[in-house]
Amino acid sequence: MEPPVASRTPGEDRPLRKDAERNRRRILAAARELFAAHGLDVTLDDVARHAGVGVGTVYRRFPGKEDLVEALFAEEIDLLVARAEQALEEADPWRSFVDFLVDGTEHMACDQGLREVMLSDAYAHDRLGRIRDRLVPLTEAIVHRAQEAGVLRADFSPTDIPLLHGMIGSVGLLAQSARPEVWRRYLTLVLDGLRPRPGLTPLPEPALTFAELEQITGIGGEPPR
Amino acid sequence: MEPPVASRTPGEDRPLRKDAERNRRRILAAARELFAAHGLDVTLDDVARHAGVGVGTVYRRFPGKEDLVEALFAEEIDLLVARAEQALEEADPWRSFVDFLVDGTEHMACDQGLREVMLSDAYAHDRLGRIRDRLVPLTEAIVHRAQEAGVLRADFSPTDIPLLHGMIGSVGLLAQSARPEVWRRYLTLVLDGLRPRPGLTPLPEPALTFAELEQITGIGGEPPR
DNA sequence: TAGAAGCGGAGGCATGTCCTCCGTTTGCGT
DNA sequence: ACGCAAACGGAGGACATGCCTCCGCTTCTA
Repeated sequence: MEPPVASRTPGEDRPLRKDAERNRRRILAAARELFAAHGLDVTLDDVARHAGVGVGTVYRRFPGKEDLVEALFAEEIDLLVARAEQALEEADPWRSFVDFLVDGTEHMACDQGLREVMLSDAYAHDRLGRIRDRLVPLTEAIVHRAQEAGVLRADFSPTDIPLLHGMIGSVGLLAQSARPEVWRRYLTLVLDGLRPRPGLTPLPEPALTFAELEQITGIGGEPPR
Repeated sequence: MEPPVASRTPGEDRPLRKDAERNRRRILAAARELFAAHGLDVTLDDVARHAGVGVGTVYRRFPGKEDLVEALFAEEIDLLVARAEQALEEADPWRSFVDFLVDGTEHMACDQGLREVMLSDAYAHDRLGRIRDRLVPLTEAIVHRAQEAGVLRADFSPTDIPLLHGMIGSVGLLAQSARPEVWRRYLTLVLDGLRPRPGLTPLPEPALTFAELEQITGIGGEPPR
């Protein structure tokens, strides 16, 4: 009924053996935890130990750390995009905006690995870049809707969003050990600065252009040392 | 008139030879630049190369990186304290508060090394800790004065200051290559959220206690990996 | 001008990471 | 039940990197 195993195309993904699949999942789970807690510079040896498998097993499944990272964060970013779409469906433009900001910040605050992927230019290419691009139109839509409804200060720019994510998220990371949720305090502070009202200070610096934003998040940092 | 050179106490700091002193300054200058630009993990070999002297010279003058770091940042923090005192002399409480916030943020934004020293527990002890403590009363004074004058929201806490420094400073560091001054944009945003007015959102999380703050900045992080 | 102080940088030691290799174990089709 | 291919584990080799010493040579200074 099936062709003999030997005749399968090598590129074709035959199902893994049961134990192999189990280990693959363990590795991914361990990697997710470690990357989130310690950033991208954890060793594959660390991952193996934490997953309770041998190093060989890890290297057999994921030729390099790059593959592991990509596998993990592709799905992570998919999730972020989904949440953004969800926020856009919310009827109240301000609530939609807040949801989006909270959600992104939360990810950044809890996951050091994600922060590093977003900034590293080593992972800037591949589909990560393209997936990240799916976020841009959504961001613009959410921001513009809030501004047209008059609930968000007019000098705010869509490019401010990722910077705010990073900025407030950094507090989360910092205070993780003592008070994992304080970042919400600062997010609220910022949100109070975003509502339009008479007497707002004009912003002293123009927002980043998209080109500048790209320079920061990936392509175009200075060469190492 | 002077006792013969051989009889000098070893601990006594006799003046360095002219060339030696010149090199010492070069090393400090190079280290300041490199620490600011690349953080604390630059090599003493790097410092030597950048200063145009041999490694031996560096190690002779500063037994370990720790000494170099301490020498540099002790004076850096002195400067910060001086600026804080200066801010406190300003008549307008709000302007005093803003000056202080701007100043600290600026340092954090431009100097990656400073950020790391502030957080590292490796340098938490020694006098750095004590010097840092001189900042606490000043911070409290500035914050309370602004609140009593009714120009700063009442639920703000002195412990928020270092977190804001770090938070907004992180943007500066991030965007350094593209737009070194954007952090001012976000600082302004935050300041607009700090003025008291009807309709402020109550802050969802209590401020950090000083104990929690200490746990973050130094003593009490989790053990390495 | 002599001797002390300082200099430079090759290179040894230690650490840490990456990844391979091969003897052993495990799942699976027959 | 059996046998083989697939998968496993982890010791350890290759390599990179950082820290620091040591000693022959140079430069100050009295």
